Amino acid sequence: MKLTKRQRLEVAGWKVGTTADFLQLSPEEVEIIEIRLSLSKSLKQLRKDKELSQQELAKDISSSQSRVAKMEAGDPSVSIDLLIRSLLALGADRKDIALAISGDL
Amino acid sequence: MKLTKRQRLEVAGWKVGTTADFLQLSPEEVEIIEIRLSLSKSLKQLRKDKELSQQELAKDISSSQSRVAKMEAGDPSVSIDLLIRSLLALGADRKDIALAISGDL
DNA sequence: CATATTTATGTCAAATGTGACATGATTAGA
DNA sequence: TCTAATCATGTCACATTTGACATAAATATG
Repeated sequence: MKLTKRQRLEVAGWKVGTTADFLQLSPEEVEIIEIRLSLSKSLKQLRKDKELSQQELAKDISSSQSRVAKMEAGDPSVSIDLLIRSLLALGADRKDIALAISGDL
Repeated sequence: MKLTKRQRLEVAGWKVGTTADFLQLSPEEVEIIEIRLSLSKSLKQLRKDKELSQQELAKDISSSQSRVAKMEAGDPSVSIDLLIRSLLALGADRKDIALAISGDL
């Protein structure tokens, strides 16, 4: 079962789609959001693979559980920088990150 | 002519290499720097391909010439977010960005 | 060579991102 | 069910990033 871009964005609480123009998102803004979401997904996946709690990951990257939750939720308040730094801390390399960014897993 | 990682970092003024440990950079920090540099290179390349001055690009992305210069120099004061947003504004897509990040052109 | 255009570098106030905390919601195990 | 662990969400002081400005250095153009 493969979700459309719209569905994926809606799932993440972005309400794009039927209300796409309502939010007035430029194509570039949409791409940024999608990149953030892709990285979020990878982060959550990698953390679970390593069987870490958000709390434990937070400690590893000297952050907090709440920020990890926001990262994984693709919250607009988290930068792509932080997502990338977290992925690297979990052992991902540039190729992994590039793969995540290139999208659609 | 292919530069080594060390040379590429030195060119960008990071003085890693012979003084690698002097700067006490963790592998993750080095990767982040390399990612920033890769994106910088892509940005400069793409801007030149489009025959735009830094001033003109700055206007397109509602920024300033000085910040564009810093972006292209891989200055530590610029976020990966900004680099990615600028690349998108120049017409790059996620694949292009992923390619740049995956490194060694 | 002038001098005009472009690019580099330093600084700073305003904007944005961050960790930490509190606390609510969800899930897991008895 | 209880209840303990994990995850989600809101808030805020503090930190980092940002556009803008000034100005120097480099590069083109005559």
